[in-house]
Amino acid sequence: MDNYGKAMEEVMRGCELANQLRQVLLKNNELTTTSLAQNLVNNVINSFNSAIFILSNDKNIPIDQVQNDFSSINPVIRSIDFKETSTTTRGCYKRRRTTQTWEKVTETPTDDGHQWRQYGQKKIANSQYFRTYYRCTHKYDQRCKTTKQVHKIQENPPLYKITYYGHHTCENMSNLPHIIDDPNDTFPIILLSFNNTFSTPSKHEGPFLSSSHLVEYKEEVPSSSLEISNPISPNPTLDNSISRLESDHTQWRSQEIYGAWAKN
DNA sequence: AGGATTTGACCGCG
DNA sequence: CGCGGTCAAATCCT
Repeated sequence: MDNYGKAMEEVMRGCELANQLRQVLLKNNELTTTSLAQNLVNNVINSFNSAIFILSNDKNIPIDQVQNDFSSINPVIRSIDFKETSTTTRGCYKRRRTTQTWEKVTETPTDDGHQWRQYGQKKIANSQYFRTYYRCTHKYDQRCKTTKQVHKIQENPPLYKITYYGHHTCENMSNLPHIIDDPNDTFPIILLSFNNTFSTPSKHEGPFLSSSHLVEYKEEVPSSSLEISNPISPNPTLDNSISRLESDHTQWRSQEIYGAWAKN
């Protein structure tokens, strides 16, 4: 069996075990324990889904092969949307559904603790400045659908309105399970961290505490436990407070502010 | 070479 | 039909 086959076998086995664990947890009567454990299980399954997604993106592996290999495994795996990896015709996309948004106005748009990648810039009617569009760097590897828009609204002092769309469903690599590569073992050992991942969000994190798995699997988690495990209380209304962030402006520039569209 | 940015094209919606 | 949001090829950068 080649490495791809071995990797798939391992992912399949792990996913099956996670599903079995979830079934056990569903029979647990203690609501809080169940919800926390449930979310951990969902995180595990999410990781497997991501691994499969990455595998499917491997150029050496035909997408239909991956689809066939995984389609018979279990409902979670089957829920992967393989269409996301297939090529689409230019300009063919689904418009974003209405999601929660947050706005802030800042003099110094800065690093907000997440990695962004610019995907567009546009001149907006009735505005002399460009609006730039960013999506989460982990849009594809972790299927994080968060986007943000940065729109300069005045010069002297330069003021930017930043609009965030949706919650981050990605995690920093430092927060992902540790992978120990044991040369004596065929496969790396994945150590799952069972720390409480639902601690109070820091101020720096703002609206971006990862609630992803709760969102993705919310139909499987009791609403009461959602309240317990999700400490976010996002304010969907405008938060137009001007935040003056002592930031590394150089870093911001190099990361996010670039040229302009010729047209529009 | 691979990831990030630029920017013209394209699409959905009002 | 125009505007705004997104895509994706070309280009740039490290």
